[in-house]
Amino acid sequence: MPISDPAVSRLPLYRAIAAEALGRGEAFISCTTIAEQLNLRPVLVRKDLESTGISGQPRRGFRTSELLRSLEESLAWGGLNKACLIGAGRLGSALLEYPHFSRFGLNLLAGFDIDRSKVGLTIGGKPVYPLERLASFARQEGVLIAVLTVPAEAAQRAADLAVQAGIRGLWNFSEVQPVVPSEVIVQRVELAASLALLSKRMTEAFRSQGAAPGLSKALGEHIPFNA
Amino acid sequence: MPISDPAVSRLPLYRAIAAEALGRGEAFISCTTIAEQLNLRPVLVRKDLESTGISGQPRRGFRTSELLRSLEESLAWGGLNKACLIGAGRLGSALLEYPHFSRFGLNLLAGFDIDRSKVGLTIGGKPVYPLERLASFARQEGVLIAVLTVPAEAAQRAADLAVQAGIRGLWNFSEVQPVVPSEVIVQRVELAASLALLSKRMTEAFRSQGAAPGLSKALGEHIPFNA
DNA sequence: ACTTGTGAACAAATTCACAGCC
DNA sequence: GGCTGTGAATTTGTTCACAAGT
Repeated sequence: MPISDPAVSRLPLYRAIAAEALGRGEAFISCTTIAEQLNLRPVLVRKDLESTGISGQPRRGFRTSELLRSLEESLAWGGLNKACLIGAGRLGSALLEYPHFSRFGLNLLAGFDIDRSKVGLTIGGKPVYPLERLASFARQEGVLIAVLTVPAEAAQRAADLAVQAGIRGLWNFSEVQPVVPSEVIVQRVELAASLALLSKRMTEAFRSQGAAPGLSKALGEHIPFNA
Repeated sequence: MPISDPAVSRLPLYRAIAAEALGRGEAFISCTTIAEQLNLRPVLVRKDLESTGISGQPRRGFRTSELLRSLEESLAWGGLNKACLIGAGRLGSALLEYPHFSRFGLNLLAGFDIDRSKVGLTIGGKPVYPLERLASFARQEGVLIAVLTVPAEAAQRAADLAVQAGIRGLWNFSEVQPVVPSEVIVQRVELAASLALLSKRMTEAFRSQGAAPGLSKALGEHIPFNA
């Protein structure tokens, strides 16, 4: 069953709602109620769930526990994927401390850093090792995914090391798009895109209310640009 | 000039490439070279830039400095938007420390937290205030955007406070979708969606190489699921 | 030759409309 | 009545094909 990229992006949202519903003890949940909470059309949710293969019961909806299980299975694509994190700075630490990646199929095992002051720490229950140990660790554990949370300057070098370590997928939080062999997948986390969309949606909202374009201008002031 | 959401999402990528090109002293840059670095079709880049209103010169391309300026102007939609951050934990601190939000039109002024041990700190040059001061600060400064980096349990309460403080846009890093009045825009940062796409793309890549589905299985092992 | 610029063709994603079920 | 399920229609986004400029 083919599933589109937009649909895949929405699965985690459905998962969160199913988990919440299950926590409230709701045995069944319908596409309509899921859609309501996300401001989506019910039929879109239906189509998305259909393409994951799960099926519901007419009149009742989807069995919540089954839906949750199916969604998490879909997100992991067959198994928990081992990963390590490169760059244990503030952002990297925040990710190491996040305890629920397993819900999305990610099994974050350890952090790596060149900074000796970070090496030896345990963050979120995960050890931080020196970067030189990445290759041996990754190969021994069969790690295929690396989370890249290094400064822009270090991104290419870190990516190179990851590739040498046998990594096949990079979850890239840095701003640079590292050059990698074609068989390695780089998925960039697009914070700026999200911010740009917020900006656009706010501007549209203000415009439709008759306010002048420019968010700051809506309050009658303007902050000039600095490159 | 109308511009689509996907196009808006790509503008930050173009901005980054234009900035890099300018740093290398390249006076002109073409859609073709931009597209190459992003694995996009040149005509898509052309259409996107067209919809921002910027125009180039046949045979030469776009004047790099002008392109950069135009893109940053487009991203800010008319002015730098004042923002404050709620929740100065590890993720919040990482964002406070990030010095380049102004490139995307965001003017992050201060952090707020209920944790008294964080109040009074200066992170990334920005002060951390007690949460009670959010309303007076936001109204006095004309802050319209709040960055939400609090734990899931605190998200709704933080969102409520933000709304009371006159905030009109929430950049939401938490996992919960807070309920807000319809005039307030909530833009969620979808880390899980990005991760799901990485998973999907890796699985597809393995499959096309003839490997079994499931990333871990590609190495001949399988880690069972835990809800 | 190589670019921007653009209307037309195409593909993808979403929504509509309705059938089937409990 | 309210849900799932699904083919068809519509909308949206992307790509093609080609005109025009330097």
